[in-house]
Amino acid sequence: MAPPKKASDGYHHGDLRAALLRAAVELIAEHGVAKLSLRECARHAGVSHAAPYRHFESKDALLVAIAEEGFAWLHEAGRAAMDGLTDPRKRLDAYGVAYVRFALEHPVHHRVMFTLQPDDDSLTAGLGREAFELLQAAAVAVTGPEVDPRHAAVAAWSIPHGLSMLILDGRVPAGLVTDEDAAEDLARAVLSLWRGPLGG
Amino acid sequence: MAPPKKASDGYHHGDLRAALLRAAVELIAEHGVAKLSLRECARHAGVSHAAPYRHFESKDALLVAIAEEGFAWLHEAGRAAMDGLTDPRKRLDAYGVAYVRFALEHPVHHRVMFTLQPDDDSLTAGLGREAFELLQAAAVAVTGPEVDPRHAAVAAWSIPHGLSMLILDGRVPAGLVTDEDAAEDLARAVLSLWRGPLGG
DNA sequence: CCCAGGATGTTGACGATGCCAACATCCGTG
DNA sequence: CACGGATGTTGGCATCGTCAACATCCTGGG
Repeated sequence: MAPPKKASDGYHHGDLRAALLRAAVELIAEHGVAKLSLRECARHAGVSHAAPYRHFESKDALLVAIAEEGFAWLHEAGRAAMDGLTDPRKRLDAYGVAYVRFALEHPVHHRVMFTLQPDDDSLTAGLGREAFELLQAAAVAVTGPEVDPRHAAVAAWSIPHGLSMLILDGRVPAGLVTDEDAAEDLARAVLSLWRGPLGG
Repeated sequence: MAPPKKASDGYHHGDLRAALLRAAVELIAEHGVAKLSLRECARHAGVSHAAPYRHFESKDALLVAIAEEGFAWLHEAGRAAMDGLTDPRKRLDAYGVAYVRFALEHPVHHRVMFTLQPDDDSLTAGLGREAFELLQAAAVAVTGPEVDPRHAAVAAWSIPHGLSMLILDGRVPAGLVTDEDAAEDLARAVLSLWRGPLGG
């Protein structure tokens, strides 16, 4: 049927699409998304400079594919983190912590997900809707029905999203985020600050 | 001395640096930072394709200059917003609201500020330190001295930063942010949600 | 079994870009 | 008033995104 990995025969690659995505992520991690070049992805995958066009309409489409992958992973991470929890507040916190951890584990994906310009509107629209709806449900479960669900979702999203962005941009004092576990701790600390001295 | 604007004489431009910055911001607003081209900036400013190099070492340097300008404006906006307020919590909220308003008023600057890749570390380091320190002081004034100031600052920053990013990326349901004033209202709503149902 | 057509890769080309070097023009200062 | 530095210009190079034409390989219908 559709074995994701066919054998390479020297002419056909076997799984170029996945190889290109891997190469792109690696190159972005090294030189930043701005300097990503399709031709270098092709080189890394060992194919000619035009081969990528058999799998992606354009360079932007490649980036959109990375974003799609990232949103799927994020959705899954959020789902898994809340799995088994019943207390609405604990569920929401778990989502937030998982969000930050995801950003740390897949910094390139996270960056690409939220770097795509509105140019790509047609491609971008509805990208990550699942993840958003999951979060919105978790938030509404906490705020109750008298709060505008969109407000609830945006509020709940802001903290983990802002924190992730700040970490990835290196704006959080070094030493506070030595690894993913430290980032989780930081996320918990931030949330509890808003439940404690900053909130109330 | 240094009149920022000399007269244009047909050969020399008069104020090319500022004109290039303006053109860059305009072009980024139109086509996204990814497709910004120095040569098109030059065309917009009415000079030849290599003229920009008399004012910016590289394309990245142009972007860094935009970021610097943005951080200066942000710092000033935060300062002005807190001006005259004495209650620590009100000051912090005012900063947050001003932050979101700034992002809406200068979306390109905001995006460039937080899009620069760690490549530019040497250029980026300490960029926006002033704005960060102002926020940290405002946050510590709320949390009190027994809270790690870095935690306080990051927590206080996360909400307006996350909210701004979500808005600029178009991830906030349309209609919730029709203009800058609506964005301010949304910012206040988000903050009060964290003080109300989401917090405590 | 085989061969025709689609899927996948390759080569070559075009225009645009970032950046550099060599040259031109103009301003202010000795 | 001449001359040196600041500012612009022209031309060139390597690279890039993309397209068209061509090559290779796999697969399914006879």
